Amino acid sequence: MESKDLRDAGLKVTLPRLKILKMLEKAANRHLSAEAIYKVLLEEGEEIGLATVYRVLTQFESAGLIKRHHFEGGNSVFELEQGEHHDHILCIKCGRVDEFYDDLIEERQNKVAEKLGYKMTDHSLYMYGVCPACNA
Amino acid sequence: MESKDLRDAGLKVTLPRLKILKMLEKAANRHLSAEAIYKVLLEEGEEIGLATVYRVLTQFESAGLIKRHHFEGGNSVFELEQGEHHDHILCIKCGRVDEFYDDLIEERQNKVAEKLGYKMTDHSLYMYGVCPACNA
DNA sequence: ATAATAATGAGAAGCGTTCGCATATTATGT
DNA sequence: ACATAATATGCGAACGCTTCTCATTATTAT
Repeated sequence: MESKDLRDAGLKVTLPRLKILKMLEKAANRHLSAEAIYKVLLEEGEEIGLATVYRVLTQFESAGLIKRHHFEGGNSVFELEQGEHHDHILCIKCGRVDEFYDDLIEERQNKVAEKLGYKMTDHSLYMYGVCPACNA
Repeated sequence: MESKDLRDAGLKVTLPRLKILKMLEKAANRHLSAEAIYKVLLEEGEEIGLATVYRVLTQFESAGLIKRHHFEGGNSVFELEQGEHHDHILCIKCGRVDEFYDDLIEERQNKVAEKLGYKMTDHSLYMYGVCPACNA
């Protein structure tokens, strides 16, 4: 039940927020831009402003409900936060996005940060290439 | 001699290009934004337009002379391409940028791409944290 | 229900970046 | 060196994404 998620996050339960949260939960594509969310809501006949979509997404991010990514050369995309951290690999031809997690990479990142004396707060690894389908 | 670098890259030798290339070679900070380059050139009394700086940087990038990075939340920065690939770790307090290279991380990235069937063309790893100086 | 509080939609504004065009600079052939 | 063709420049306007402003509307606490 989405209302509870919003209340737990300390956010008022409003129609735009419910709509956006639901869309992020049900989307076939896990990585949506603000623009994309806005367009779909319009098509579904909702009365919503683009500014609201951006505001709500930023609030969701602060509340830890979603994660924002800046993929190369594009705008920001958002995905539901569902527990475990993962990295991304993107197809430069068709835009497909795959997710992966590699223990060893994570471990080495921590080691590197430690060696350089940094207290790490965040990290992002994006890989770009041509996906299997686009190679054929 | 910078003129040769430009000619080798198939670019006409012009004053703006020479000035920008020299700045990238001599800058204390290896990572410069277009705006930063523009401002310094203005201060040095050069007659140059911001559009030219952007154009030239894009050309340099295409020619493989420099590399463009999109650090989180900021604008693009450029650094001279000097052979070996490396990754970056940034201080979120003071903006300091450190570079590192980790064989194992590179190797695992290739393995992951291979396993997912991608022909990798590029990858970027950025880490964010608080540097030693800002911890004190 | 009502009042107090916060969220919304619409459009304007912001920022970094790119474009269009008339002018100036560079490279080329003589 | 010189004229010519080709290309690059500076300027300001325009762009795309994102954030802000503010009057209106919805939500929550009383």
